[in-house]
Amino acid sequence: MKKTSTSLQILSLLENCHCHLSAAEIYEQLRPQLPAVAPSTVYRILERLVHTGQVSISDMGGGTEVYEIANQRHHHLVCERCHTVLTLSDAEIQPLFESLQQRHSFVISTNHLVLFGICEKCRSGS
Amino acid sequence: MKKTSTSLQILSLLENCHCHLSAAEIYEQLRPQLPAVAPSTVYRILERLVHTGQVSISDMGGGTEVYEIANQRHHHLVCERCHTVLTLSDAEIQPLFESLQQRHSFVISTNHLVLFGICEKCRSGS
DNA sequence: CAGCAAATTGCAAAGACTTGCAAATGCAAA
DNA sequence: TTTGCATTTGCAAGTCTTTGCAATTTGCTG
Repeated sequence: MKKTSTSLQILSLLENCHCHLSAAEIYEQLRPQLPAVAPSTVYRILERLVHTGQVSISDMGGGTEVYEIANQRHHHLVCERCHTVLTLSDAEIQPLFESLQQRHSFVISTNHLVLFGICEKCRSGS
Repeated sequence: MKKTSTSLQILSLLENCHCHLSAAEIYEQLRPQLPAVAPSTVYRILERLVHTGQVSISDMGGGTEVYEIANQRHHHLVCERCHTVLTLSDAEIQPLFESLQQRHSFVISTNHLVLFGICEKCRSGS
């Protein structure tokens, strides 16, 4: 993969953000520095970064996909009612993945699992 | 939820199919019987069926979401290379969900997990 | 079975990506 | 440094899906 200024900026944007950003948000944050960049370019760079494993893409229930730097494997529980996001360490999921991999001779590449449900606050509150 | 002829037909279509169908495929299969139905109606009915738990929606890696009747809880392993789909019984996943629910006081509603990776054949073949 | 409120639908427009293609750019060999 | 080619980009057009809104249909109630 070539190092173009646009892809480097997107990567550093994600590295510094430590949060989930949508393609549209990334595009907006990029415009001040790179006014001429096209939305399709942003989508394509993100696609490439996902493909090379530098960035993870996931549907967090917000209606559009969000991107995040892929440095530390982790997973999430997302409340469907209040949209609170709990973060799970990889250690909580890894044992399951191991056993599935062995049982089915399958190498799992999913590295950012998102599970939906209802958090404690919403459950007791309603 | 009201029982309209269109929603009943979509439900019976999914019941008889026992497979994953995209919204576009459902729309196409519906047209011979209901020529006047609008695509937006199909999307909205599917959304409702998902919301009421009668149908599950998932991204199986095919580029568009697919729908399936939600009668028996199960999960999938999808090969990213050859797109083979392995089916997992709920029993293989349920213990993890239980422990996550207890540990985080969170009720998981995700009922159709899809994990991506590489199947045995593709791994040995390449 | 008539009257109604709420749910559902069609249509058209908007939104979120995706794709084809020619021009521009990055990288490496000369 | 220059050249050559594969990769990347912008643009415009194309998909797939969602949404606003007015018209229609459905399931009560009386």
